[in-house]
Order: sequence, then C-alpha cells, then structure tokens
Amino acid sequence: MMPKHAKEMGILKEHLGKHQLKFTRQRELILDAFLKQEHITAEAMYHQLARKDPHLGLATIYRTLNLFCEAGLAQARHFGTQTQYDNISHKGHHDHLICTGCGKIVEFENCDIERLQEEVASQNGFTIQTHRLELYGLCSRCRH
Amino acid sequence: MMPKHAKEMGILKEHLGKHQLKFTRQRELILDAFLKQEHITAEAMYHQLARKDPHLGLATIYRTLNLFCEAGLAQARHFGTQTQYDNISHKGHHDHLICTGCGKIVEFENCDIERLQEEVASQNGFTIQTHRLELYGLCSRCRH
DNA sequence: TTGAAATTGATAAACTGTATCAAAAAGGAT
DNA sequence: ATCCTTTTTGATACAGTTTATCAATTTCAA
Repeated sequence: MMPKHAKEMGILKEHLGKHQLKFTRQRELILDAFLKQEHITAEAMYHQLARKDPHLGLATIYRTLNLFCEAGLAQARHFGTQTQYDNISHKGHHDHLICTGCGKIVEFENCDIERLQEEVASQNGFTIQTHRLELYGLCSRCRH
Repeated sequence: MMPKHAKEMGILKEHLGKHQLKFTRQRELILDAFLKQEHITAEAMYHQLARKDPHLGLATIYRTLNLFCEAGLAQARHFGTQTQYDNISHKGHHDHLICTGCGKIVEFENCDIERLQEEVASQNGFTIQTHRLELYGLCSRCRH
C-alpha cells in the first residue's frame, strides 16, 4: 500500500538531502499532521500532537514548520497576532468580502482579478505562490 | 482658515460622542500626526512625537491607534513582527507584493483590479470602504 | 465650580517566536 | 553491530511587540 503523503515526503527528503539535514521521527510526525490541514499555527499543532508525543517541544514545531517553508511545502502568513502556516499543496483558494458593520463574511472567487494579479507579479519579476484579498465595507443591510 | 484634517477630526468626534469617550489633547496630537502618513507603526510614531511631547506614553499611542481603527480612520495590518496602522483616508491605496524568500516588499497599484473589486462588491450588495491585497511569491533573485 | 467617568503615563505582564546548550539521535564509515 | 561526527531535540531563557494595571490627572456635563 502507498504510504500517505508520499509526494510531500519525497520533497522533504530531497530538501534534507541537499542541505545535509537529517530525517527524524519528529519531522515525519509533524509533516503528517501538517498535511492533514489547510493551515495551522505552531501553538495549535503543539496541542494537537501532545497526545501522540507529550515530549515534543514547541521549539521543534516552530523549527520544523519553518523548515517546511524552506522546502516549499508550507508558507508562513501573519494573521492577527499569530503566524499561520499554510499547506501549499492545498489548492482551493478563496477571497473574502467582510462587513465592517455586522461582521458578515462572504466568500468569492474572481478569475479576472487572479489574472491581473499574475500580470502585476510578472511585471515585477515575481512568481506568485499564493495571495490574500479582503474587501472591507458595508453590506446592504448595514448601509441603512 | 479651514483647520487641517477637519473631516477626519469630525469622524473621530462623532465616534467619541457615540461611545461616551472624551476628546483629549493626546488624541488630537496623534490624529494629526497619523493623517500625515500613509502608514506607520506605534513605535515609529512614539519616536516621532517624542519631540513634541516627551511625556506621551507608548501605551497611549497603541490605545489611540486602536481607537482610530474602531472609528474607521485606520486599519491594522500585521506585517512581519510588527503592526502597521494604515491611513485609510489616503486615496492612493497601494497593495503589496511580498517575496517569501527574502522578505522584499514591492508596492503597486492597479486600477483594473480596483474596478473589479468594486464590481464583485456591488454584485454582493456591499459598499467597499477599504481593502487589503497581498501577493506572496518569489522575486526574480530568489527564484534561482 | 464640582464631581463622576474616562484617560493618561509608567511599568508590569502576557504573548509569540527565536537563541542557547547539554543530551540524544541520525547516519555514514568501519 | 559499533564508532564517530554532525545534526537535532527538548527545556528554558531571552527578545520584541502589544496589552493590562492602577494611581494620578483630565474631561465635560450639570
């Protein structure tokens, strides 16, 4: 049977090999947990993994998630006061309309905007990995 | 002669009135300094205002900038390890291209994207007050 | 002018993430 | 399997940013 997350495990091992780093039980455990979610914080993962390995340290989680970023498996984003580590292999990206009156959030997707984003990026020599678009305003109910 | 920032001062006073808050010398001073810039951190403003009022406390700056956010005059954006307070009355809103490799930030503006955002918003019955667009990727140097 | 309520400044505390370092583990050579 | 060098780990100290605390001060309506 095919092991879970074989592709990502391969990417990680290749990165480790190229940089004289070692494959450890902790890195395997954290990768496995990481790939099951769209995004997670170090703190959340710490508590989540505490049951499987009570001695796994928080510093190790941070170090490993940062390692995943370097390997191209994850991406760090500052959200609120914490850092979210996004699972890059997860594709379905959506943007948000947020009502500043009542807090209502509407998700949307717009291909034209995405295309223009690519355009802007390439004009500046960038290759986009992901993006974040939030529109803040008043919904029809709160406008009155 | 028209006082500087009369409109924003009015918005602030209205907010204060609605919430039983008071108009103070410090709030006026901080608003005045805030409106002169596109975005600033609390720490930067603290140093900037130290000459005008050496006894102005850092906590007051934080409290006041957060108050501006609640009044709709500012918007907090977490950038790296610090919080940037954006002046949303500033029309030339700029978005950011952020390199996940080296952290380089390129500012840009794109009218077509803004127009499409308006379109999406109105389709959903929203009136946009402000927005946030961040594109994450690799700059030309980091791609190699 | 008075007095209740809000604000301020100074600083302690909380929070997130990184640095340190002795002990343990990995993995190639033997 | 054993040895040996290098890397990693876990525990915790530390650094940087933001918030909480609280006595003294200021605001503003009566």
